[in-house]
Amino acid sequence: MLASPALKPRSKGYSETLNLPRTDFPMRADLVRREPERLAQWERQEMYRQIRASRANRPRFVLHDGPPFANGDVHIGTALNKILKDVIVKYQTLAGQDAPYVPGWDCHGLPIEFKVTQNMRQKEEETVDAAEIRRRCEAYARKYIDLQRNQFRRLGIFGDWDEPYLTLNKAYEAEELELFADIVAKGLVYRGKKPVYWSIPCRTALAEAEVEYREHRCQSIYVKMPLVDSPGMFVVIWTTTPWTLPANLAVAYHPEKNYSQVLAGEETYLVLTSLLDDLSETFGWNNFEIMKTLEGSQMEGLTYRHPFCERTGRLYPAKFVEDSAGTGFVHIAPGHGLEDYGLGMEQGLPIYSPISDDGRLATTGELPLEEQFGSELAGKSILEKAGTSEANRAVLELLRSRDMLLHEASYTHSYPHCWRSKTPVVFRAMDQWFIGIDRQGFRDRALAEIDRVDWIPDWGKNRIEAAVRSRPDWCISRQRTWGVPIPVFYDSEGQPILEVEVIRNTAALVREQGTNVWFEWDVERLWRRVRPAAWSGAEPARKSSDTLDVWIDSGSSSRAVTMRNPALQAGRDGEREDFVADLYLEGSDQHRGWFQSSLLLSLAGNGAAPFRAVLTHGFMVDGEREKISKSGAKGKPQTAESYIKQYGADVLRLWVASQDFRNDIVVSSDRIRKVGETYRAIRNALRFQLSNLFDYDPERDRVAEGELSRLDRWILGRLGEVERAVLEAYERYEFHVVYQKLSQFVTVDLSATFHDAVKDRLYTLAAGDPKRRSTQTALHRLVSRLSQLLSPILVFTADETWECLPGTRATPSVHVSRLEPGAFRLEPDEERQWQELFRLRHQVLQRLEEKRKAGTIGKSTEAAVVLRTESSLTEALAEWGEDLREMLNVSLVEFVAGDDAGNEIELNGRTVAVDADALITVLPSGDCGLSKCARCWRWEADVGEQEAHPDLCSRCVAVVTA
RNA sequence: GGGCCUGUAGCUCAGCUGGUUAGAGCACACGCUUGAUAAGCGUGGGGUCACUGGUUCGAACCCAGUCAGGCCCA
Repeated sequence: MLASPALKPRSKGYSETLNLPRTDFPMRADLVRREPERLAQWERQEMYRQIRASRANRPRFVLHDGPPFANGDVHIGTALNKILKDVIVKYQTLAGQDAPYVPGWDCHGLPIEFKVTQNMRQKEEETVDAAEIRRRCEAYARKYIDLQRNQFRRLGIFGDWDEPYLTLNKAYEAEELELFADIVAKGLVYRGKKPVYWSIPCRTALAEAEVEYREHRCQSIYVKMPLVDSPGMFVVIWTTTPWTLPANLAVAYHPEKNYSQVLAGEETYLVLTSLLDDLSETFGWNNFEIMKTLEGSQMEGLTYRHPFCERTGRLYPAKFVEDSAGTGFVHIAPGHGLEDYGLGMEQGLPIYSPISDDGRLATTGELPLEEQFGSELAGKSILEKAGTSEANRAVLELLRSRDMLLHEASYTHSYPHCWRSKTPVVFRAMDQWFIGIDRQGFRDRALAEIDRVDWIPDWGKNRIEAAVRSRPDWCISRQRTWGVPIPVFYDSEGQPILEVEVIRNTAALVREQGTNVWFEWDVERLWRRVRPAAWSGAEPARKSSDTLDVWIDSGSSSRAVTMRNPALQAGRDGEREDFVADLYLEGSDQHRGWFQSSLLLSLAGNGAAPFRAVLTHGFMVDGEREKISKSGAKGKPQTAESYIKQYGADVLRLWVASQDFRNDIVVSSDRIRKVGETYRAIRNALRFQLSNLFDYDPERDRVAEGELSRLDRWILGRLGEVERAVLEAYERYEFHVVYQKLSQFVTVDLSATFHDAVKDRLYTLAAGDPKRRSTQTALHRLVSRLSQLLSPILVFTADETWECLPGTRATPSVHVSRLEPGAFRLEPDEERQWQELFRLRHQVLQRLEEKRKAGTIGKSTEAAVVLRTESSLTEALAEWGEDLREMLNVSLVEFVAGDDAGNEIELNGRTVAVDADALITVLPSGDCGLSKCARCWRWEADVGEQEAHPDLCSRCVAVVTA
């Protein structure tokens, strides 16, 4: 049956007569090694400049970059953010827009200052002056900017890397101060005393964003407050911060809840009725008697003696008093808590905060000295070590000695901690600068602006709205060194000099010299320079040492960057407000961060939001869908670089694109590796297409659209559908849809179907055969279009593909190319026939597989297929001839009428049995009078008809002898 | 504790305003091929749509609650 090896025709000779694929486009991408080479090439070509030039006078699309903090390696989450931005910028460019990208860095702030001062402490350097600390901070920031810039570039992100915006640039700082002056001029800035989060080790007030909640074990105490007019009777308060008791000025009760007067032992106590059971157990009251029940309102006007200071306080009603914990009476220290502060302001109490900057108890001028605490407490530190502090111990000691401590226990709860020093923060009233959110209807105007912006996803609007609605006044001063100074002076009375003209003059000075001048020059010199010409107010005695909140820095970027950088200015449309960007794109945490600070500052300065649309992405979680910590406590830190070194930037970018980034994003090496499989599938398909275009010159060989073969029309029709879906997905920022559509098109339509069907004609027909050229025309269109559609994501591979395209191209890089609209569409009739074909094809493939399992055939060309026509559609397919044979990839397709009763038919002079019941009969090719052609490997009836070529079919003979 | 959001095959995603046995691709298994070959093709198995109730003739889709997770607050 089988020919012996000696007789087997030598196919080697014929393969040289075939148009076998060839290409320089390697199968193995070797991205890790080769991407940097392409990067260097782009560098030489000044690709970003070229792209911008190619889009001169086109409508602009401005994506304004949110500045990452200039500290550490690029985290995988930051890489995701930048990649998403780059995909958008590249897509907009592809669509023909001028889409500039100016990256930025946030340079000031506590983390850098903390590192720098920590280093100095470790080296036991003597106290260095502020200007020197700032110089070191700048050096530190610049070091990481360089580091991160290289890492971002390595990701294939195009942008103005030579001139990024830095919040430490002189011009930036000057604009920021100008904006500050505007806000001051509008009367939004005021000075006030307010409890702020205070970090003792860092000696600074902290922003809301700078505290993190952690479980904290503290001392929970119940304290007796003796009532003045009722000897032996006490209200009982509960606190977890004993050190705030010296600052106690009042006690709050709930006006609408009931209280019980309880006799236990010798003494009488007042507590909330609903908590009595719990409390009696806690206090170990075995025998107690409820004397009577009081309504909350009956507490009004009661006064108590401070448990250890020589003063009295009053009881006040407050709705915030809880009935689920505590005693129903709340210890109020207006200088040490937000609710306490609110009540204190309402009742006209002093905002008393007897704490020094270094966290020690210290008397103040707020109360007469004799009413304050004594020497037992003075100077005691409140900084906790191992769950307690000097001050807490001293307060407890004092309470015990006066028999005012009812009960003591330890208690664990979630408590704010300093994000850097990880120590519990304290609430402390201080003089600070604020932006009054409710001044001049500012909050309402902000809410109105929020309504005008397009928030994507739409629930983002709920978030920022809630954040703006509920936010307190913005504390904008920091007692830090590494930041933009607040240009304020103080006179000899300590009264602040906050003057718009002074601020503007300072801004002008900063534009020349940078902000370090504020720290380097003494008061006299500074004042000489910035003093308003017609100054008649008090002369300054000292300059402010406060800096602006870093959220003012980054939040000023629409003013300092979008509005000032000519590259980001309005395009031809001229309707764009010069400070409004088309898009901001950051993680969803920025609803309370940068989006909000940018919105508020732009509104204050320019009267409108700085963005038209705001897109947010979720956060990275690990394989168990739990958050991954930036410090890498749970394994090694997740740096972008570690993934690039393993997979290359294109695979990482493809992975980013594959994720629905609006939700949490699960990152694991394994998942990225899996996306690498998809990458290979795409790459191989591109390679197949390129390799079959080795002898194709589009100018010479292109086949007109109307002359394309049926298969080619079909695949271009599919390409058109996919292209429309892909472009729509890009427009909607749904890159995972782009990924799905393109990867499935590549695997299903191209690799498994089209490429497979078209091999025979590509390889075996004469090079210039119109049918072959038709398919090459389709392949050329496919590969160039795919290269473009992929280019926002696979930046390196798409460009490499573009380079390998035959023929001269208008543009040297896919990234400069423009996607011309105009996708091919099939006629409805044609479309229906194709649907029918695929239905039929699937059934045929199932039958073939059965035969294969039975060992009757191997590859499908070893089979012939007999089909019964069952409908007009199948009949239409009968007209397809060679096209149908190629799509089924069998050696022969024969149709018999559906009602043909016979179950035997003639094929090439052989009688073969046809399954009477089935629509499809599969037969081995050899049984149907066919033999295998040594050149094209198809089974044909006419093999050997030409004597000169006994092992060839006549089709091949014609090609070989041509 | 509050606000916002998420939970569909091992993985990544579809599933339109509730309507026949929940769909793709990848991965997996088993074959085929060796002229895309550190490739390619075929067939196949795999989901009580987080869980529990409810509304409805009918729910992955609507409602309530629970659980798990995320972001932001307290």
